[in-house]
Amino acid sequence: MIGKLRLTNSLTRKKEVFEPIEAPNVGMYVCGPTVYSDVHLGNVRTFLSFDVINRYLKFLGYKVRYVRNITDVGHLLDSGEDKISKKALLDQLEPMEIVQKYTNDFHEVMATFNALPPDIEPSAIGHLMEQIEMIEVLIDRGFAYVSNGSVYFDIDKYNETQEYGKLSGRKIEDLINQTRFLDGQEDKRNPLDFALWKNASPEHIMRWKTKWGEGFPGWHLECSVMSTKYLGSQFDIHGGGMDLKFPHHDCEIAQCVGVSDQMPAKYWLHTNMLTVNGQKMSKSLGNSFLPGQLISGDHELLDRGYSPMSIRFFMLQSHYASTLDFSNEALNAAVKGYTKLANGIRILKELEYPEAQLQTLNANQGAQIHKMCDDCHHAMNDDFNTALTIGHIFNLLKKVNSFHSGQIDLSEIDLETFLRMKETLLTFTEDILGIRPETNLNGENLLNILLQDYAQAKIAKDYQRVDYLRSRLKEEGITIKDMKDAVGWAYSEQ
RNA sequence: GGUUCCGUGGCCGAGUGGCUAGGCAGAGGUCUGCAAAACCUUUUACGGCGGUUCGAAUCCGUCCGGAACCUCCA
Repeated sequence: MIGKLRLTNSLTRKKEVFEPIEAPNVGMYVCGPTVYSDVHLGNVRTFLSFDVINRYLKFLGYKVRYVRNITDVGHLLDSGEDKISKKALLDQLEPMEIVQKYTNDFHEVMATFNALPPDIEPSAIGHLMEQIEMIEVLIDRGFAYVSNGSVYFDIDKYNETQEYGKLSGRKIEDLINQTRFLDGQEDKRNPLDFALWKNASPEHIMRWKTKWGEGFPGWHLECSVMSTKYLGSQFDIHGGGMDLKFPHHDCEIAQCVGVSDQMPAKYWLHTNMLTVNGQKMSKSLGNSFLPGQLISGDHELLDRGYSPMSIRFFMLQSHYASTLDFSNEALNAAVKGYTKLANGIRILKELEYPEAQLQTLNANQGAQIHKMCDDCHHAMNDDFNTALTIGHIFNLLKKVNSFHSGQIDLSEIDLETFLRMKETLLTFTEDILGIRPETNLNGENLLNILLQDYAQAKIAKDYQRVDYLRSRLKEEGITIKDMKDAVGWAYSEQ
């Protein structure tokens, strides 16, 4: 390992050296999507950021357990309706059909962008028993109270010994002054108290029986429950979008501390927002497009479609903690940059170290390459700086292209340097950044070019060529079929 | 109003005290049947003002401009 990994901890607001609680194990929990509609492009950015973080931690040799939840209940709208219930009523489907549909969609989208799946993907409904148990513990420990069939977290009680809002830097007095009036507020002792369990109104379709009444879990609870269950009451990294800092993550912390007296995560990482023309991309502002629309170009804000890897490359060209602004101009630049990268990697894979020594070793050349390889490690170690890493990758690629075109002879560097250059580039680009080749090569189109060639050879009575094409295609499982006025083909028997 | 963050060249975007980030675009060149690619060279920077320092895009103050969170969103 070269150097130490440092990351910006939102909890301390400082860049810290990463030291796992129990090396080589690393536990990472990331707040996943609420599956009530198509996955938002902002979610994609967040999950791609954590995909790279997951990949890099694994590359460093850590035994990572990456947990990312699926929220399938408890996430409410302003109106107090459950997001999933509402969509289910609207579409006249079972809530679980909604959940399944959008979970499938989510997985498909993430796979399109070459994100590795998490190691565990638990759902809230799948952990109702555990949620109820955690509520009981919080009641027993005096941090929660029952009120009209609901259970609320007691902020005043918590603050006697702890500090609610520590992560986001909120102060209780300020919060109280600004709290707006929400439905069900009259059941709370303090307007800041948040629901652990909510009594279901008669029309609410997602409901479960408990000793407090029929209801459903509060949104913040699931993450505390599932992170604790799979990663323990203390784990290494907790991640999510910046907009979850408050209240979601502060509530999560309160619940976990309320149960175990321990801060759940050692390091908190928050990804920044996507913007469009300088404004946050958000559903309510109507300035957002779906991942599918970005790929197809089917949106009024988009001049054209952009391939998934170009988009991934585009996102990784900024740091996860910075906002990233979308524009056609920036995306076009990314398409070109990605193409250059993909071509360089393709050339690199074909590049072989020569057997004949044509040049004497050039120590300077070798030193430069080793430095660039080191730079890649340092850049990723510096708070997963993918933008900087890509910069170094391009510098290495210049060498690769120069070797390829013969402007520098490969024998100017030694075999060890060559192998390191090759391995570093491939590992960082494909394994860590997760950028893979993307091609629209179409087998049938290529076949048709060959068949046209075949037809012309026939007309020219160039039977040597005709036989050659027929036998070569046969080897590829294609049988050429001469027809009266055309040339066709069929799959060969295998 | 409170909390937090940002302002880098034509565009995007790294960079927290001294060392050419990088990509796209522009200019010149090498190579080339044409074209493309690639490589080399090169132009344009750190919002304004003040301060700290031998030295600041980087630290401090201040002003201007923008954003996020405080309310569902990653």
